[in-house]
Formats: sequence, structure tokens, C-alpha cells
Amino acid sequence: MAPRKKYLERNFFNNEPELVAPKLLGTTLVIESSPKLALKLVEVEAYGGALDIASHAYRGMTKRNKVMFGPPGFLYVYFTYGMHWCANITCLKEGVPGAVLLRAGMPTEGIALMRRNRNRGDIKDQDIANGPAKLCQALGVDGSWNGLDLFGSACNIKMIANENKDFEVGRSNRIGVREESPLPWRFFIKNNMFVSKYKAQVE
DNA sequence: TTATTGATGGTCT
DNA sequence: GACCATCAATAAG
Repeated sequence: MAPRKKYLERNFFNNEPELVAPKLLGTTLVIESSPKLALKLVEVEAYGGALDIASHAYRGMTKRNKVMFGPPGFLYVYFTYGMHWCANITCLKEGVPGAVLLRAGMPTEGIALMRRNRNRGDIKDQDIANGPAKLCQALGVDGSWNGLDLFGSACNIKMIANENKDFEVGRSNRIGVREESPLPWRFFIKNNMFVSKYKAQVE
């Protein structure tokens, strides 16, 4: 008999991002569109507030980063390098900035549409969402999703908690950021083929 | 295999 | 005007 699915609740994100991030690994993100899209998160990074020099929130609230300062459980989607979108889920209570960047996932449902969204018919499954911008492109996430309440009644996104922790969590410095004293706030599932390879890092 | 670079535009100083 | 929480194509070894 299969166990009942347990969904994450907003309170899950009302915590320090570096504590939320590793617990988020193995979560299945489901978009109840037609067709349904789903992927299992295998790599994430935490970003914080005033003490985290690499965070968009480091220099205070701006038009771009204001969602990070809002309540937990909202999408923070930003545009970078002139062509890419990246998605975070906000953490911590209103007024305290924090977020977890979704860096990579293992597609489980709607793979054909994801591959089409990526504008490539020939890539392997493990290359569909093995990077933060690839993940967004595969799921069709863009700037219009910024500020979306993941736990609002109008939201068609669900997050299924991973209850059998059948993997080891790896940890490293964050990717693509410059910081003098790097924080080990990137978390990933060890030995998983769907983790990003960009500037590959281990443990 | 790894290393390098062009693409392309919003955000912030 | 500089910097980007990146990607994919190309070059080099």
C-alpha cells in the first residue's frame, strides 16, 4: 500500500534558508498544468540577508529583490545575463530576506513538454533541468511568475515532501558568485546524474 | 576531456 | 558603465 502524499506547507519555509535548502532536496515540484509537469529537486542554494554578501538582498531592498523581503513560500524569479530566468522560493518571515535557489531537478512527468520548452529535442533527460536557468526554461517559468504565492488558492503548484531519505546530501560553495569567504550553502544529492555540471564542484 | 568566449539586457552604482 | 546566483558552442589539449 502506497503511503499518502505529504505536501510541504508554508511553515516549512519560515526558517533560515541554509536550513531549509538541504531539507528541500528530494522534494517533488508539481505544476498541475496540462500536461502535468513534475521534477524532483536534486540541487539548491541558500541565499540570505545582511550578512550574505552574495545575496541580492545584501544591499537592502530594491524593486527587483523585494519579494525576498516578503513572507515565506513565494517565488522570487529574476532575470540575468540578458537571457535567463532563475527561480527561488522565499524563506523567513516578512521583513527578513532569504531564499533558496532551485538549481537542478530530475524530470518525472511531462518530460516531452519540458524538452520542447528547452527548444531541444535531442538532449538527454539529465540535461533538461541541470542548471537554474535550464530548470526554469523546462518548466516555462519566467518573470511573470515573480511574486507568486506558492500556497495561495490560485496557485497550481504543489510540493510533495520526500519522506524516504534514500540519498546522501553533498555540500559545497555556491556557484557563479564571487565572495572572499565563501559560504558552503550549495546542497545537492550525492552521486545524482541530474545535478548541474557547470563549474563542477564536489563535496 | 577541460577551458574559453559570445550572446544579450536588466539592475544598480 | 560595470556587473551579473548562466548556457551552449567552440577551441584547445
